[in-house]
Amino acid sequence: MLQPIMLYEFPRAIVHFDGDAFFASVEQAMDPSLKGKPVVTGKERGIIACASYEAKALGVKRGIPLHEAVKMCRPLIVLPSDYETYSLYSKRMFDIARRFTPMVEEYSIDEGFADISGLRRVFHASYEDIARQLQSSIRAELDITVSVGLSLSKSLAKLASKFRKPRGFTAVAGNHIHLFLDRTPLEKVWGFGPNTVQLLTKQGLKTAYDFVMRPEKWADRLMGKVGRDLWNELRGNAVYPVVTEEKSTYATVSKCKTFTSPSRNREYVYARLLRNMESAFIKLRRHKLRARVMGIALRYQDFSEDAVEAALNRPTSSAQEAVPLVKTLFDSIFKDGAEYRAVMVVLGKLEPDREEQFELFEDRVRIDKMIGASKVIDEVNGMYGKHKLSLGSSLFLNRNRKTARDALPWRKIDLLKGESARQRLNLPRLAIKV
DNA sequence: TCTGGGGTCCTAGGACCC
DNA sequence: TCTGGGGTCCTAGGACCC
Repeated sequence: MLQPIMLYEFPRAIVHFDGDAFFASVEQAMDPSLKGKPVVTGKERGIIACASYEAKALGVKRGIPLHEAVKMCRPLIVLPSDYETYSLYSKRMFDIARRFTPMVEEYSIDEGFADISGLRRVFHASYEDIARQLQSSIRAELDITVSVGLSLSKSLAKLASKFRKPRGFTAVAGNHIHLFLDRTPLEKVWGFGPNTVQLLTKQGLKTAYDFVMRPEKWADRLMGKVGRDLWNELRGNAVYPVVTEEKSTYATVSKCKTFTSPSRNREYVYARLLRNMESAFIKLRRHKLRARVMGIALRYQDFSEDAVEAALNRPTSSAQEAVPLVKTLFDSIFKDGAEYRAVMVVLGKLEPDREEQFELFEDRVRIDKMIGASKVIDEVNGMYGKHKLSLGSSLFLNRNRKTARDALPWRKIDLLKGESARQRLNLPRLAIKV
């Protein structure tokens, strides 16, 4: 016998909208000839980033290798991911939501929350009708579909939007929460990962309803703050706020890359690490940030990893400046004979990269050169492709390539103050040796 | 989901300071 | 010197999310 949890329908009204196969849908919206066909994105990585519902129906899922997907589904249309365009659609989707209320949270590129509490009078409509209008506006204007959930808290709204997909609409009013949670297995709950589900299962729980019927104190003892918050959220007592501020800056920037085949080769692993570091710094500069600390991790075949972290001499956005540190970190954890499958670089303690503040006794000339070098690297790579211009030591990676063009020797260049990238463009393959 | 890549938040415990 | 109580900051690591 289920016990009601709440009597009121909507003391608060939170909407969660979630793009249906977002990347693939955007591709289909831009090229209507793709509609109704199995489309996937992720060509550039060889792994499915997103599959259209037509492709999903044939068993194609996120994360599986392309060649496998092609086997499952013969006329599969494979496209490279076009994040610029997806971001544009994303922005327009949130703009539409903001026409209903300014209380909109951009949770990720393809999903968001809107707090429409108290807007029934304004729209002369029920909360359901308002949420449905939001859903149909997105469809009408962008030609993509979203699934929508409406309930009393973010956690409930998110569960609701997942309840029926694609193009689903699910409203869970307060007086129906108990019925809904009873049909919700633990692992569906936003915030219950594999570990928590295991823990709760051991306690004899099966559904979200079982969870909320335990006392709050019990959830708190077992899981601390997360448990307490989720307990309240699931009972329709909103504790997670809808966050309207745009997420302006990152806390960390990282770059991780699995090798095509595992390696024991010290030089190779180091070269991959260096290349990852460059990628991380490129991203850092794109966001006009600089880092105070850098960490690296080397992942072994069994997925365990060794990691170290250290402060940079001064906050920087220059990969060249970080080379000595990355070398030290690498030497401190690399084990001869061990087989590695991936390397990772994490830049942390990020801050805005405004006017550089120089401390006394710093080598101004050298620092200027490094900043200049970074600018040139970004410019050249912007025109010729990532890593065309890179640190000397990571060129080890190109030595194994077969083509004659790639076998060209790299050249050491010194950059002069004020020198532009274009003046250098006629050089074959550049490297900056530090 | 035997494992791709990029993130965030929370907590426990140590260092250090009155 | 081992004795009180209390606070802050930082770090490592776990867990989870898209």
